[in-house]
Amino acid sequence: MSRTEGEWMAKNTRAALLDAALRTIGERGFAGASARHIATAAGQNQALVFYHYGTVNDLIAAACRESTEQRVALYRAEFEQAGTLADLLAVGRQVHVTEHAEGNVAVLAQLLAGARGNEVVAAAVADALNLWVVEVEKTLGRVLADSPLLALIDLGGLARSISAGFVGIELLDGVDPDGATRALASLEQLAVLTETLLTELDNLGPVTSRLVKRRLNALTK
Amino acid sequence: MSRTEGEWMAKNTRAALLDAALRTIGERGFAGASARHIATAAGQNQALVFYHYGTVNDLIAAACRESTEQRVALYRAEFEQAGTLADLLAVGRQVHVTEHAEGNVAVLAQLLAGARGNEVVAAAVADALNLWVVEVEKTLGRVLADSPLLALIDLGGLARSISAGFVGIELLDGVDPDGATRALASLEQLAVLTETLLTELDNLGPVTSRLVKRRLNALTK
DNA sequence: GTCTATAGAGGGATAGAC
DNA sequence: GTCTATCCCTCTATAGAC
Repeated sequence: MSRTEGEWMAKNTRAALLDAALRTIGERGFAGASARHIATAAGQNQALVFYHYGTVNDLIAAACRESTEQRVALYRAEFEQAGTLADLLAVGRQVHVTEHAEGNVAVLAQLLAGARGNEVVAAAVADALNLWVVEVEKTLGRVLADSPLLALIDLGGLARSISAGFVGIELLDGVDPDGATRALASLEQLAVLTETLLTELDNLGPVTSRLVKRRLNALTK
Repeated sequence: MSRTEGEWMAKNTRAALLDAALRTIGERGFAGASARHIATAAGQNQALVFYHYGTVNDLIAAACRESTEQRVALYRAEFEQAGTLADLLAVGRQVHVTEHAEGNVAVLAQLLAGARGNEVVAAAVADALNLWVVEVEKTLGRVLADSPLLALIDLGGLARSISAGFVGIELLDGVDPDGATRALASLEQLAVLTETLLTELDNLGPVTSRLVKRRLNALTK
């Protein structure tokens, strides 16, 4: 076996383990993601987990980072093309539908819960979540550049609320699927409603609009 | 030892185990809540977990139900006294501050994550979550009885979003405390903003106000 | 009801052959 | 790099003494 061939196989093994780690977490939960189960899902020998990644936690952390980078990169162009709040809402919808269907939101929820008292995983999942937050925050800042909202709400906080909200609803989905569907639908309604109110504010005529905006600004004091 | 005395001790043991189960989940996460750790935290013998509750899962499920019933009962009067959206917001704030400080939100998050592939726990945590949702939904319905929002948003869905949102932010808190604080603050801002917009809508004068409401209603078609 | 002891399964991690 | 075999630990659950 040539040196190149050996390297290629090792790369394949490592990739298979990364992939299987997340798949296993999705199927069996964080607690069920043992080295044995992951290796079996990857079609690999259990000892290779430790040879390539040292510990199970390190494998899971690496899988979390690698996967999130890829998934976020997949949507980065769409985030950047969003010019209005409605556009961002549409991208958000698409991201959630796809990532939910792929099981990635459920995996993220399991990682967040499993991170309790697990520093290696906690650091990885914090970074991963931040990749999503940065995209949402950047886009929010752009589409709301002319909005009075900008002065009233911490967009970084809002971006984190949105991400955390999806995670929470995913966990609800695990114990009450109908409830989760209703929760998601109500947020859709709320988002559209807010967007409409903001638009209407600009259509009310300058006097009324300025009056409302002044009262909103009074909130921050 | 009299019969009464024996019963009293057994009740104490059972209560100690229930309490320790949730404390252990809070301190060590769902995966760390083994019969041994729980029993030690309760100052009891490990075998008593199985004598009194059969399995660890059944103990955890019982603890989840019992604790949630008590906690929700603690706030029921305050929910019922809330007459405006601002009142509800104030109660919600108080509930979150207290329950977060007691660690109960973190425990709920761990239970939700641990419920994956665990039917006994899943059923218990679904019921527990529902106790909170029912209170919020009832109160929302009452304080929004005269609001145009009632026709535009599924209040049951909204109540579930709020509960799920707190859970998500609690998980974020585990890996990024500053981010969680910002997320929570931004939701506060958003809630106050929405409440203000709804109030302003009524203060705009009847013509403008009716115009906006008509446009909002058009959303539902 | 409570205790000790232990069976039996599964998990992390390593040694050493190939 | 990969495999088998194995050590040692923790876990659930039960048996049986008290």
